[in-house]
Amino acid sequence: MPPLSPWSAAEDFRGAPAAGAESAKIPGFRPPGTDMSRYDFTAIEARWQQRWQAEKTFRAPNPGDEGFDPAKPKFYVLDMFPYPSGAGLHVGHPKGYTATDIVARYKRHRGFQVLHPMGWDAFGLPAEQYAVQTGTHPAATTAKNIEMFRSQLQALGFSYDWERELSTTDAGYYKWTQWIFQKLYERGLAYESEVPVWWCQALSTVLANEEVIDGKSERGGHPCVKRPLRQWMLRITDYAERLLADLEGLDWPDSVKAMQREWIGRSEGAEIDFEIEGGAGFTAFTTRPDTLFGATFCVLSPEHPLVDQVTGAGQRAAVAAYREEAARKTELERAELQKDKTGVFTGAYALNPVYQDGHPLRRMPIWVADYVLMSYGSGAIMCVPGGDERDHEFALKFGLPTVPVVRPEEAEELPACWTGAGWMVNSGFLDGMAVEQSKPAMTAWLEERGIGRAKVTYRLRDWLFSRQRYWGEPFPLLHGPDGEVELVPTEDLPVSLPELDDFTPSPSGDPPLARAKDWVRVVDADGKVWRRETNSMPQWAGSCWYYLRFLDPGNDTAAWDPEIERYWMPVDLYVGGAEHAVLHLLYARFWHKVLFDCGLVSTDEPFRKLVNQGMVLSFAYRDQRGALVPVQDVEVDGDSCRRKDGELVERIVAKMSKALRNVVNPDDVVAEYGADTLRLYEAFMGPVTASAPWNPRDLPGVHRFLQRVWRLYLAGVAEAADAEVERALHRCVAKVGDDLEQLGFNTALAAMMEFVNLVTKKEARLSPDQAMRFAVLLEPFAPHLAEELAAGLGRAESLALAPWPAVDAALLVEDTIEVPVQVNGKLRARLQLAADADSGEMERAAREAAAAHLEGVEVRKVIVVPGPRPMVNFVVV
RNA sequence: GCCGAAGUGGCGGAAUUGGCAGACGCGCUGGCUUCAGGUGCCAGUGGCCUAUUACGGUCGUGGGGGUUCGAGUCCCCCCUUCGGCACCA
Repeated sequence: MPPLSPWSAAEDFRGAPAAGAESAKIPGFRPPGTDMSRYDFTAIEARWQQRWQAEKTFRAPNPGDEGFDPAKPKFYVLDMFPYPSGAGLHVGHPKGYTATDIVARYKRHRGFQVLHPMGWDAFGLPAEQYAVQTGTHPAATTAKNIEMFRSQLQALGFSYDWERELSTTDAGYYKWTQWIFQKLYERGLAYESEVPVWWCQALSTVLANEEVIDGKSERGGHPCVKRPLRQWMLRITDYAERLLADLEGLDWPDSVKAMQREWIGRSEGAEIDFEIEGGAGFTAFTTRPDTLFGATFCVLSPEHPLVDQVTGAGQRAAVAAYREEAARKTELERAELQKDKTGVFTGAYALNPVYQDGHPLRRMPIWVADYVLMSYGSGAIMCVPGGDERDHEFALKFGLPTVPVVRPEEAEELPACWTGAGWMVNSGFLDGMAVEQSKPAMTAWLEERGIGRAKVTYRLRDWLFSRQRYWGEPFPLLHGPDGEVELVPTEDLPVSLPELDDFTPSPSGDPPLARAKDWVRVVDADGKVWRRETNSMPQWAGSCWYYLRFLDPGNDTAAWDPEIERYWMPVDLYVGGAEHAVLHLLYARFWHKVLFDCGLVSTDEPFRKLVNQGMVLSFAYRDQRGALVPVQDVEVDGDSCRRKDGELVERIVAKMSKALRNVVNPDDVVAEYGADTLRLYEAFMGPVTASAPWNPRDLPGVHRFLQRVWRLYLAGVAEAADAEVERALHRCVAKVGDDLEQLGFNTALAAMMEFVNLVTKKEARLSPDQAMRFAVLLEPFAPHLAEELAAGLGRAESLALAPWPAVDAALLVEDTIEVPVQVNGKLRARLQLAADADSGEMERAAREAAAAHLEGVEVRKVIVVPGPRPMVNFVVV
């Protein structure tokens, strides 16, 4: 019998080898002119990508579609869809995409119907700014960028169902974004409001609080100022409690949950109505109603509407000056100056309801100070210097009295300011109570008198939902001649973006859409003239519900079909960057809950499990003067890095950015090593959740692994399965499966490497059946190569839906176990014992093995641990 | 300051419920193959001490304490890095 060709046993699988087998050695798929002794990843990858596309291998059928199997469980695995920037992909993007793709492919092997879509979050500033500069229509820029992103992603062999591709900028998509806005509007969750908002001159738009960091725009870092403007707001605060409570049941990283909790910022307390001497009054929120006996003054925020009214004649000038100064300060300056408390007395007094007229603490001076924010609570507070650090600081600076009201446990003396637990003192009917009891006691006391009540306050603000941009979803709203506002009728959706050639704000200062005069003016059947809303929605709008549109992207009579929604939702695994921990994820949860309340979705949360992929960092180089050196000008020799001219440069690890000139383009990696190698490296770098630097030096390592696999198959198949190899394969299958369930891609790969190393070292060959099973294991990671190997083995159809190999538990159990023997916890010997050795045998054998260390000492105790991780420890004196 | 995550070889990183620290990969060292090699293969590779035909000892998971027969893993204190929040009453 001639030596077995690698795929000569193909008949065992699929009958005759595929056609075109002019070489007995490599039947089936050999492209002309290619030397198949070499792992020709370029040819292999192109071929399979074509075939997947042609055969729609990854099409996910919906309920009712051909090929849909109601018996199969579903798995919805989603990437945070990207903004298609002009810069194209860098190797950071595929880190998350590789993770989800591995999971998607693995779940298919496990018999799941997998929904794994990709689309584009394509509205947004850069395309519009580019349009302003060059006159290129944002739609053209966007189309071009999407083209590039798609082809780059396709080159990586991701198993997306491309038939479900969507872009938030398509009218067929944003029609439904507008439709959802209608739902919000109808439920009273959208309203217009004159609010102080962040205005960014450079971007000529308002920004949401969350989009402004330290007084600068999140995108671009341009300075922003607060300005009162009429804007559309969404009443997300109505959902604060549920957004907070429902975090509980989500399988999300603790850090993200914590950030959302903090952002929502629930605090329990009471609001108290204070009378002002001589008339008016105000309400203050406090978390410490129990300390009311210690309230010695009050503070109003400089923006508080009552300030003018209460300020006495003598204080008018000082208060006016202070308010003006506060208004001029940006939030940033206020924060910077926070160490130093400032304020000014109004001349007015509030009355403390727990004291009678005539009591020295009855009259509380009212101050104005910028440490009280108008945007939180009621913009007015009662101040208890004995129970609050900030009030204490303020009282000290301005000589206001302090009354301690809480005695810390086991304290000899009353501290001037104590914020912790303890017993009430100087507090009338509360004296002797613990802080925790006295809170409800005081609240009840206030409620009885009708001057206060329990109250929960949130830090969360309503969502500023309008932008003064062209490249966003138009609001489906009309303004009537008398100021009335109407929704555009649903049947008239979408309200499409008008064509413009100038994307700057209109001369009147209105948003760019106001330039489209014909578009803005709408005459109804009765001849009434309406004006369209010229604000547009923020970029978050489209990303709030794209995961729902993926379910049924072609539907033009509904946003999605309810039956399809019930089948696929919720998203089982959602992978994306931690930068969306609050904004996108909170907004999307909010919309989803509204849709749930409308009866339009079947789950009250959209994303069951969330994973933040770590960042891919990159090396950057600085020369002696600290100037950045382009990466391609640096030669790395061992540990020293030199510029081409020989100067030593310093290596730093940083985010990839144009500025640092350290962006790695996946196209280059694919050209040099292939997509499978790129995928493998992304998966092998470490846990998905961890950030790690892109180290080009490590690429050949994973590439070598694929080469070894290729050569292993090329070497031919064995007639019969080797027993040891079979055991190792079962261990490998079990390990890879377990690891993938936990997203342990790097360790799964390590297990496969170990398997291949073992087979190579034994100079063994795989049986056809083993070879096929290993190809399935490899497929989620290196799908092109795995398909090629399977085809070579004679498989006619794609490997994508091949069942995951079964594990025989009996083969996972070793015949012998190695037992470490310790004396006083120190390793002294190792034993080989039969796997079924009992404790007695283990101890006996261990005594013998460690005899030298047990001589002349007294054995106090013997610890014998049987089982899969056995050990024996002698405790001696 | 508060909240969250993390700190393990030269590097990326492994290590079910506490049970052989350093899997796997890179790099490095030595050897082989090759006309050549940014190739392939084999062997070695935590530090120190000792041995030198195999062995052995000792230290070692940011630092210091503790619990335990046994700690990278659990508890307390501290340090560092990253991310978030920051006068939120």
